[in-house]
Amino acid sequence: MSKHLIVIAGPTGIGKTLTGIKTARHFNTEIVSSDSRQLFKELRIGTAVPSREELSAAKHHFIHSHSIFDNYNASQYEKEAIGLLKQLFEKHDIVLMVGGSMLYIDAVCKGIDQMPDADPELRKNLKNQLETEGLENLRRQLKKLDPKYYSEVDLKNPARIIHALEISLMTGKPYSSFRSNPQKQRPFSIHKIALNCERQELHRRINQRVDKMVATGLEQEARRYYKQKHLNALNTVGYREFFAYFDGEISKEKAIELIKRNSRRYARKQLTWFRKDTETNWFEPNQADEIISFIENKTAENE
RNA sequence: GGGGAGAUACCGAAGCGGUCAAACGGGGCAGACUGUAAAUCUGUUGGCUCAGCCUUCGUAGGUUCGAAUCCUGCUCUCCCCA
Repeated sequence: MSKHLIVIAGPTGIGKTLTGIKTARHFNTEIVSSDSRQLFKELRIGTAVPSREELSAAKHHFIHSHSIFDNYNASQYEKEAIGLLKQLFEKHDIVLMVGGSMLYIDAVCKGIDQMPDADPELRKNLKNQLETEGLENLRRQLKKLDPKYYSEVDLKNPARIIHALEISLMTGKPYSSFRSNPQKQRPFSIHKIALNCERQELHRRINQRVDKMVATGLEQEARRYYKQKHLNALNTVGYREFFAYFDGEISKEKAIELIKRNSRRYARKQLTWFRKDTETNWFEPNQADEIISFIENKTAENE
């Protein structure tokens, strides 16, 4: 019997959780979340984690499984998720992966290259250099250390340049030498589904959900972690805007408005990513039945 | 009823005779992406048969070689006085 990973992706607020649960129940299987923020146990309202009822309706993994104080990243997720999937496939022929974190999904479906974690001190140092000496200075260093990558990167993107420098400096080898564009073979077949609907409707859902988050105490949740605002886990839509409000930079109304806007933009970015993946099969959020029969067909084909 | 200010592209807002399809901001749209990824960055935003052409700056006329810019009527909005 062959094994199948069903990926259910889509933009934020589209209804992945509900569709995932319905599907999981139908196939009597479990859900591996691919959401880079719902895995932090401290975060609840702003990340729209599944409710207690939803969690008990289907077994979920990678929900509230880690802490914002851990330094988590896509590579760790790859390792842990692949390990978990191995276990789950001992019990199930079909397993669901539900979530919208594009890079995390790709880490599992395609794999990412092995390289060291960035040293926090070094990163701080490089960020500092960016502030004081500017991007041009970092570019010059990269040109020297890794001319190949220098010729490929977006030279206006500090995050990319800093990361390449980190790896190059830490290992003494050019960053590009680690990049092999892997297509790792997995011991299961992968079927990708993405949810989408009319843009106007998506925006309506997103705005509405943000209002609900605010009504159920997002401000207090953000306040609780205000001191930890420098943590990467909290560089997250819904929290960063409230931090700016706490810092007195913007009004509360402005913060809420920005949360909505940034969520809309995030959704658009997700759609761009999923659209680029030609393996994506598109459905509407209310097409759970169609999705189920799609999965039945797909998994039967490979018997 | 009297006086004043104003109507600019999706929204806000510059422009005040040619170099204006119209600065700038917001919003939107599109794209890039392998360890920060809910991150970081880029492009685009009147229409088209697109290095050119066509229709736009409340509306109808007028002045001018030439108008978003000047003049007149009309409509609407805001403010002040009654």
